[in-house]
Amino acid sequence: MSDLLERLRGRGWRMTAQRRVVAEVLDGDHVHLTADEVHSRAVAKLPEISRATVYNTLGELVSLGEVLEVATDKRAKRYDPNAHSPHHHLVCANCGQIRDVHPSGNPLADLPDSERFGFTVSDVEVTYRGLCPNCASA
Amino acid sequence: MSDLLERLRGRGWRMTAQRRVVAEVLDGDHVHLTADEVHSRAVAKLPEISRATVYNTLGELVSLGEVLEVATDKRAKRYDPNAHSPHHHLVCANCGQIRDVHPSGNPLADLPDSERFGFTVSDVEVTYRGLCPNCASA
DNA sequence: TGCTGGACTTGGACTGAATCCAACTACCCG
DNA sequence: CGGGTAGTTGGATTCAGTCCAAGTCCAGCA
Repeated sequence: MSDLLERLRGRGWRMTAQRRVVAEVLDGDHVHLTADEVHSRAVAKLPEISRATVYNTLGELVSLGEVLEVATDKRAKRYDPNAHSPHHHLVCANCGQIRDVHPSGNPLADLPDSERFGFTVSDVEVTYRGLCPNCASA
Repeated sequence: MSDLLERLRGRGWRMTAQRRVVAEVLDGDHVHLTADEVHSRAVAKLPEISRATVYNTLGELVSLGEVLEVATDKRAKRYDPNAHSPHHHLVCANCGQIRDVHPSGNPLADLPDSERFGFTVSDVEVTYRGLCPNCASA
């Protein structure tokens, strides 16, 4: 939980109230929040925090690999605090909710060299789409 | 090629000059264009076509399943005319270029029921990320 | 403990993508 | 060929995200 804060301090971060709040919000629920949702939850704890700061902090967390950016095709990017256990996503095509899933195979291994076009492939991202029980029955 | 136009007519579309032009643009090169690129190519063939119409038409093509929407995490959505042969995407993290790839496994099969949370899963989308030869050497 | 340099934050303006909407146009059926 | 209606227009609007110059305040050092 606050090992996140530890890790950040260890990386030479200045620990400011704003950064702490953003980290807390992400650590809180394990849902996939949009930047704006992160912002409004952060505002609840620290009213003066600005949107720009939330974006900055999220960007920094992402480039430190502490948080994952998830771009489903919905409007806004979502942020996934669960960056340390590899997993993929199942998203509802209707309401946009996201769940973490852990499929069995390793898709990276399924991409033969002949299909790599000289790219250095470093990462795969798998998104399953469908309808959640709620939207399916509606 | 113009079986696309045929199919559309068959689905009860009014065939207008604008729609024809958008369909032609997509059918032309097999690259992954952004909506704006589609628009500017369309303008070259039919100067009065408006952005709104391009968006409308693309949206309709997508919901008919004739064209795929690809949301990498870059700025704009891209449209993939190659909707009838299942394939996945390899995207360069630096310059954003996209290539179609055909991995061997079937990731849908890799998702056990216990990981489906009651969703009716209808589709998988796999995105490989890395650097293209060009960006890797830079 | 108190100072100070530079990392952080602020908020408002700005950009780029996409959507909305009300007036207009033109396809297609009879 | 005339009318009803699907389709189009373009300008305004929304929405996510970025930029920037000015101000703030953290951390390391004396």
